[in-house]
Amino acid sequence: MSLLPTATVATIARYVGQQVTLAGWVYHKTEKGKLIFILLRDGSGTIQCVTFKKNVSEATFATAQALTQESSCRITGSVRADERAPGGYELDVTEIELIGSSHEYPITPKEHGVEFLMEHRHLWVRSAKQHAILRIRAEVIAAAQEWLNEQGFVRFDTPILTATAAEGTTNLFATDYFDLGKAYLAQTGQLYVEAGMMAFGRVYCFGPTFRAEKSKTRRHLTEFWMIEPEVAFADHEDNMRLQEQFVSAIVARVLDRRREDLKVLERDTTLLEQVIPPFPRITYDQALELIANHQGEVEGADPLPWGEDFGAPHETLIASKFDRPVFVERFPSAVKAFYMQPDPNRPEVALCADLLAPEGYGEIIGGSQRIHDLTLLEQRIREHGLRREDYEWYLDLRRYGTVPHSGFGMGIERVVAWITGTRHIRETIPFPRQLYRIYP
RNA sequence: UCCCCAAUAGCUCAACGGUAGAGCAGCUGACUGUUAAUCAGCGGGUUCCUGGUUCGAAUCCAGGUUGGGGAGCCA
Repeated sequence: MSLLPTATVATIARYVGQQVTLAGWVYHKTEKGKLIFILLRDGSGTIQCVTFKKNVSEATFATAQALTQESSCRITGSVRADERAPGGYELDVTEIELIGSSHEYPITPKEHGVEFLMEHRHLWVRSAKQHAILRIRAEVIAAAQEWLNEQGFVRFDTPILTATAAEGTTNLFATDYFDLGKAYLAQTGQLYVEAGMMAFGRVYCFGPTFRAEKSKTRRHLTEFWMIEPEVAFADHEDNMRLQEQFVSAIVARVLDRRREDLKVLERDTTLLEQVIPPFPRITYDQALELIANHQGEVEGADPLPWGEDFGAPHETLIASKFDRPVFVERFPSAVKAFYMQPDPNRPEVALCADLLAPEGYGEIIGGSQRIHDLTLLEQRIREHGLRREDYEWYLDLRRYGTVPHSGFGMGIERVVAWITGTRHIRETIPFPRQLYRIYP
């Protein structure tokens, strides 16, 4: 016997006047004597189920009375449009079957603190706002992959266990790898995806990446998901054009398909509607000037000497001057990764760009044109103090049919935080991994 | 690693040197249109830990633990 429902809340409008069976969990219940309102949550939405004592058996009414928050049940009744009901439709209940009881569900309709909610993350994901955020996360991921697929990109999965640090600088999680010594959890798929690019022309990798940085801010996780496209024969300008089209397409799809979720989150969508190409671009040098000219506007955004990288307050200040995501391009090579192509007219800066989200959500993309010349790449590996033997395979990519190429990495959680207006990144992934949290 | 803040009932908080309290949640009862219903009643405490000051400490002091916010680093 199947327990599957005959309808879902999301599609309930089709069933007006019909008898259906829904299956889900009790989100909320109000008793008024011989009348009981059950707000049923089935994953696709919530609907009010009205139980009148005279319409149901004694057993069903007793079941309705016994239902508690998050009890699971199957409810049968007829669908009716009613303007008094939240959502516009409600179910006139004829039968209720309790599946799983729920005693003293910890997350009540009242307020809770961050620590408590994080300890109960496995239950918190049932709550309306968390549900909306995670649905939009799923939409962002689907939109990103489908858009790239339509543009002729091939998904090319890169390893999570790696032998060396791809970028050499940040801290890595280490684990024992049999007789081969230490393995490290990947902090990027970048180097491997370049091998794929040489095979397929346009590729991307998508998966979790790991950074053992002791960062304790609302923009950081130790495990986060990144999508990294890489394109052969593409230069720095092509790269930025691709990024602005990519980001705009994702935002447009969320606005198109997840407007109800944005409403649940009370997200002001007017700024999102403006996210259309081209995005403003400023150089690192112009950004320094901007910072100097707006001294004191953002705490901590003090003027910097040429050659210093921005801090979070500087990014917030820069982004606040634009109504769309803004590219900051051509950073000093010294503060960027070893594989970035120098500007031919000005070798001390790299052909790279960071894309800063509006409203203080920080850097959502980092990208660059890559060095395609073997000799220059060898020199950079030396200058960065990296072990050449670890990069022989990567150097091979420059030995056998090298081409100018570019790519970028977009952090899914930061994009979701920005689109949903979620202040802290920990709510944009089902189970966040942070410096002081690995449970649940 | 550094700086700042917090910890009291299941949850959110109050009491700020003198008998530890409220709302919500739970339980009992009333109610045919509730949206975090309302009303009446009941149960619920190692005040994070260790030490100190004091006639007396949830309250003041020291150290620790746990958590939160931020910096650096980064997506």
